[in-house]
Amino acid sequence: MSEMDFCECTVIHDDVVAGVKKRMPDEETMLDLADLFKMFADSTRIKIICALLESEMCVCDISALLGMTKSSISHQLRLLRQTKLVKNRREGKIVYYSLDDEHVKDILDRGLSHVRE
Amino acid sequence: MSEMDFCECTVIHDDVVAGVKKRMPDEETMLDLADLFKMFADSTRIKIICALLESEMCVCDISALLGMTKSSISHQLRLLRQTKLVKNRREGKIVYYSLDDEHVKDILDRGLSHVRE
DNA sequence: TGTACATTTGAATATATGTTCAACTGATGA
DNA sequence: TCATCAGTTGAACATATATTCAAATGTACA
Repeated sequence: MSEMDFCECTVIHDDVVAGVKKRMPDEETMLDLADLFKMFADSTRIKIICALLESEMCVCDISALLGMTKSSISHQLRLLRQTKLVKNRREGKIVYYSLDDEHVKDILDRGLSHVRE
Repeated sequence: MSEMDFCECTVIHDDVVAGVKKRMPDEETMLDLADLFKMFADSTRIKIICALLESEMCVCDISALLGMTKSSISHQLRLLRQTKLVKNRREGKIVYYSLDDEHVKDILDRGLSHVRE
């Protein structure tokens, strides 16, 4: 911020400013929110989520289904796990992934409504 | 894709694969969807959207409200406009921005529900 | 016409991100 | 024990992205 520009136009009123500051989530929540939406901001990850909406799957299956390397899928699954959107369980050699959030489908559907207009 | 790995584990059944392929949006829709969510994947843009949820505002006001340069706000508004999330109208020197989509608040709220758990 | 202000724009910069590759871990079973 | 397969990991690479800066528009008004 080299520029300190409180303008003179000041269209908005004090109550509007107060309203925004009251309803605007705090900085940390903002960053968390951005991190969450980042998970939906890549088509590979959306495809993975779409696949898991259908059924629990192993890395191998997702990889074959999307026609991508197991490595890249694994990297993306790690991110999805960190954001608590998917969970996994191991059964012998195989690691099963599944969705870990009720809101995922909702968020995706809202996005689709916008895109399909 | 140097690796062509249809695995032997093949946990999922044919009907699952069929279901995914049936319900999975096509490639172009996927990219549009990712582009939409990219707009929510940055805290500056989320703040702008939050501000506009309260009221129509000019660039100057948003800039002052968020404590960021008019230039950076303008760049972000351009992206939001391209994705049809905001619209603008000019009145003399001043350009007013407002939300241009009913789903914006919904998407944001779903995201908040996830983050606040 | 000239100044002031609101906004936009493009280039430059630093940083973040997705995929690949090669090497690794961990479990199975011959 | 050794080979094999599922999955993970970290470094390297190319690409995308956010902000800054300086310069350019466009409008109002003296």
